[in-house]
Amino acid sequence: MVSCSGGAGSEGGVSGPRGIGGTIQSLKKGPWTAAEDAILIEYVKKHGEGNWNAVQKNSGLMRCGKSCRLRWANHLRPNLKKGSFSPDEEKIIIELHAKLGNKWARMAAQLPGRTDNEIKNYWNTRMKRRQRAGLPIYPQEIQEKAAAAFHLQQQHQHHRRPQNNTSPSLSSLLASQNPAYNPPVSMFTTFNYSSAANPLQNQATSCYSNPDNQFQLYFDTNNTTTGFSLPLSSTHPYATSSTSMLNQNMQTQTMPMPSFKFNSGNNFQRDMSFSSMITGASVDNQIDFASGLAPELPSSQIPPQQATPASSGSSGGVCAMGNSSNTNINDFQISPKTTSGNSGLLDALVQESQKLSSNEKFNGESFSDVAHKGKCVADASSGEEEGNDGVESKMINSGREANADKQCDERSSSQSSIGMKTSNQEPELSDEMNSMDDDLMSLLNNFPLSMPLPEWYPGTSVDASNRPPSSANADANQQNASSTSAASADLQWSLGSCRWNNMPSIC
DNA sequence: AATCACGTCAACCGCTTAATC
DNA sequence: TGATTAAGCGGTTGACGTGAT
Repeated sequence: MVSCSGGAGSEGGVSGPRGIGGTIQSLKKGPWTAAEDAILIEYVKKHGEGNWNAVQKNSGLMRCGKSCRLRWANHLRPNLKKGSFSPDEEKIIIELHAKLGNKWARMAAQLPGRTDNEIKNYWNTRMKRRQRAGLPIYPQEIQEKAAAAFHLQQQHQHHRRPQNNTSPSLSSLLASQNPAYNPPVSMFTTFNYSSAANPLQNQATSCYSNPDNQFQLYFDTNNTTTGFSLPLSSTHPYATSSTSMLNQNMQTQTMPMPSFKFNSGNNFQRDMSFSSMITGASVDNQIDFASGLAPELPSSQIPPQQATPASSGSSGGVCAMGNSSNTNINDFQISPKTTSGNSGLLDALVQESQKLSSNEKFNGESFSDVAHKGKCVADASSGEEEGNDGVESKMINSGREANADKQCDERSSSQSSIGMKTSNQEPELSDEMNSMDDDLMSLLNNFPLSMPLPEWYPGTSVDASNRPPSSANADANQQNASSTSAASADLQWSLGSCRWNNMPSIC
């Protein structure tokens, strides 16, 4: 494969044929000149697009095919729009990003005349601006739209399919609000989980999630957007190591990550941040189950004490798996070999969980064991847990009541578990989710149950000041962004706990 | 006027995916 | 079916312009 990368050529400079013999020819790099543009345009006129590697041979242009293609695609091809984005375009970009994440090319396909590079640059600068201004990543408008549309559609579905526990895709919601927006496919999957945001209300909360896990939206049954923006994907801009903005955004704009709780019936409370699993956040080849957020920090932003997963867990982070015992969070330093991307993370998780499950400090009971032992274990759990702590009990009760209308077997169905599918999902999405189901089931089959609870977690003895900064910020932002502002900080922090059979889909 | 910080943009780079043999 | 090649994609970098100090 011909490659432009590496090797000679320097600093935007021109490096022509080298050596007298001319045996080594390096390609020019850096900005294109008008003359080069003209050559390329002429070439494309003659030969058409494609076969870019032939450009150099046939035209004498000292540019690699890759470079030619980029130049053509981004600057020379006809019908390119130049100039700043119109308000409509900006709106579409935001909506598309909410749906697709950093799929710039796919976004560009929805914006005629715009290139992926343009959109990417726009988004990144926009993110910087919003970060600096302390604004949410996605405007309130987008959230409200989705919430409103969700309400309508939910009502509609309730009449038509009262048993259907699924929610409309955000893309369809957005489309319903914006006729100009015509997404290629519905990319959202949905799930519901019992809300612990406000145990007093016992309201079911729905959550949107797109298959890339780039963000999620939470709604309670009053159609209040109770939470928003949950970057979960390693490919998401806010989850990239180089994009430092992610941290502030996550900390200031996001809800606490949803966690799911496992009740084994023997005094174990398993609560772990699903997002912390998904974000994976391989930094220094470590997965931090405990922090969720900290691993995404660029190294320069990671406080020394948070630089390692173990320590970050105790000092901050969204949520951590754990029980209510005094087990030290440091017991859960997990350092699998990872790859970027969810699947790699899952592999690593499975791998590591296998190790951990064989460790004698765990009781050896796996998630799936629990799952199979009692589908209704949460409902069946007795007061022995309630002595544990009030908050967690409330959370459990909240979920219990919120799901009172559902049967146990219904909740334990594949649809209500990880990778829940909707009946109208696109095949490709279903495939992805099937695959993810397998991965996750493998994970669950091997995952140890005995997890330490971070000190800041509600119900533990540590005061709220030890909670991660993100929670405080999220609380503050939550009050701005939703009508659930009355909820206490602790209660908000506990939002998202859900039972295993109602946990968020990852797909 | 010099310097710095910041924003914008174009291009590069490495990786993945698709197509072809 | 596997290897090779081409194309595409997304993250990152660096140059340049502009405004503030």
